[in-house]
Amino acid sequence: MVIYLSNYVKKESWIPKDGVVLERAAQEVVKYEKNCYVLAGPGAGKTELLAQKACYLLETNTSAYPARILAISFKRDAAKNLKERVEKRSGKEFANRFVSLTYDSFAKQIMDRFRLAIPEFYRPSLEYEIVNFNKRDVPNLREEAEEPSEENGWNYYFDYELFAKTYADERLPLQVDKINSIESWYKYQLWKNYINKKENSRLTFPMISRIVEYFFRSNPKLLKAIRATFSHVFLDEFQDTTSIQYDLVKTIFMDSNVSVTAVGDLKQKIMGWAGAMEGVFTQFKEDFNAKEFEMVINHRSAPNLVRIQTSIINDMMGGSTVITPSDKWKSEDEGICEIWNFAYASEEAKTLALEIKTWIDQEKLERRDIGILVRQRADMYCDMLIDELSNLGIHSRIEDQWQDLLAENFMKYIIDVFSLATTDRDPKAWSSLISNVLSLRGDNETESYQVEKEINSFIVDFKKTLKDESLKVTEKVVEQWLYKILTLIGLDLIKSSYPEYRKGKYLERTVKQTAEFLFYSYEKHKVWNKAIEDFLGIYSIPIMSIHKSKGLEFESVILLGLEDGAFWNFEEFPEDETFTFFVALSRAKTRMILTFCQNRFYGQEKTKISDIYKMLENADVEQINWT
DNA sequence: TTTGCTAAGTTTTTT
DNA sequence: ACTTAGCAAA
Repeated sequence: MVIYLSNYVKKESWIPKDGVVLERAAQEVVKYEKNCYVLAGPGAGKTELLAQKACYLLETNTSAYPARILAISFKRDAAKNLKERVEKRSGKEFANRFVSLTYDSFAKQIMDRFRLAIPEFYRPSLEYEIVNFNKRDVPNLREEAEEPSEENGWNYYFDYELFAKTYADERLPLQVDKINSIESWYKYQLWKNYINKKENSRLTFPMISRIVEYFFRSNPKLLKAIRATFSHVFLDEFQDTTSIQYDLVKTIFMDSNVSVTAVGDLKQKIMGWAGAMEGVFTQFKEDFNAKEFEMVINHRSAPNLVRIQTSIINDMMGGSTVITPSDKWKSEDEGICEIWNFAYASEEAKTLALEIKTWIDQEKLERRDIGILVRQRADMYCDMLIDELSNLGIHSRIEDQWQDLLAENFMKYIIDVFSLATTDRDPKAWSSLISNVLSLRGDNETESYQVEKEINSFIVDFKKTLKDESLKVTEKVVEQWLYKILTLIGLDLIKSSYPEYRKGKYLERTVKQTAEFLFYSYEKHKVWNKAIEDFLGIYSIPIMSIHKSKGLEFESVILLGLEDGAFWNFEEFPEDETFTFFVALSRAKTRMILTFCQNRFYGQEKTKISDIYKMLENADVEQINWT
């Protein structure tokens, strides 16, 4: 026991890991023991704060062994990223007690585990299908469901869109005695049919969250158990929490000994249209008696960009917030932000492509240091630019499909094996592969030598296979290789370790897509080491929607199309759209180019989004006319 | 097959 | 505000 205790650090002597410097508020949050929330703008280091707090709690045993810390994010890559940071900072031993999940996988795992304890009407079959339910599915539901009796005199028609948005808005159980409208009738029919009609239930993620919330509310024993499992809970991107997700968190953790820390940014609430809850921080403050903290340093952007962002923040939110850039910059003037006006899209594409070329050639920017952002339809907005870049020998790609695929949990094994088989020496890939495989297999040190031998001999063989020119490479062949790699690592182990691969055909589908993309890259280069780099996108400039860019940063950012046409929704949702613009603006470290083009698809104006241009003008952002 | 109209989608996550 | 899918008429 003495040995064990010596592993812990005293609270007062703990310092942030890896030389990270935390601002005052962040230091307080790390050590604050009760419920709290942190408001922090772009580049403040919200993820880093959570990672450091996790390290502190684990290393000082404030989260007392064997309690766990639960971190909930929206996206898988955010959850993965946070977990990896804690692993890197505190080591795998401590990080084992740090559980980082998305809302959906958290709820699903609980539902799967306690399925039999769920009240019968809401209990899904052992095998079930996860589906979406949107307005297009309402007619199908009406088809398969019982029709209400005509005597009710209800309107036959109702708002499908509203129905699809609100079917899971209320807590379970359904109020069976209050079925008094066509909507309530079909809501009941939806649950009844989706859970019980077919042999395998069909469930949506909102349904799963509702079931789990109901389950804990009606099971005091299991509620007590989960509250004893987790000492602390972190909630990331809290401004985008939906009411269903909030309800789940509230039922499980409110008025318990579990300490909840929520982080987010009101100015980055861009998911309102998808159900993000209005005023969620205020509600949380009330319900959880949470203390407010605010972070005021921007570690990302250069001083001049921070100045512009701050001016815009104060125009958007009212008030007079002061945000300070990090002290690593040499001068106050560092950082460029300009609006570039064009008459024609072809001109815009040519000019931008040439400019990007000088960034790469003269400033030695890597492809990945550049981000091209659009409000929507990256393919349409960027096709000319992609061509012009390609003419200059610069590859760019729309990241959407790659982003998801590369974040898959099995991908690290595949990439490491391919890297090792296509290079003479890659110690980094080797050590990460071995340590990942060992930890997957339960960290049995004595097995280590055996594992290394096994993997090495596979790679020697695989190297030969990849070099074999008589072999005709097809997509099918690549898929077989992928399965060979996964089998070497342990296919069953992968399936059981990552819950998303446990059921259904998800793993098969994803492996197939990986094969397709890898093959596509191979066809382009005909050499495997190039193909892998192409697959990873190392030599491609990333193009994506602003929404997808959230949480990312680039040295230079181009927002293509700051125009009425791209922000067509502005009049209806001026706040959300302005926040969306702000997210784009705040991705840049040193340079931000905003483009406007008079003739893109059709004539463009900046009148409907004039508020955005006014804010830029207030911040003294210059306009440059290229034509 | 072409045309012409209407309604839906544009921004997203999750297995 | 405009594109696109789907369907019916020509």
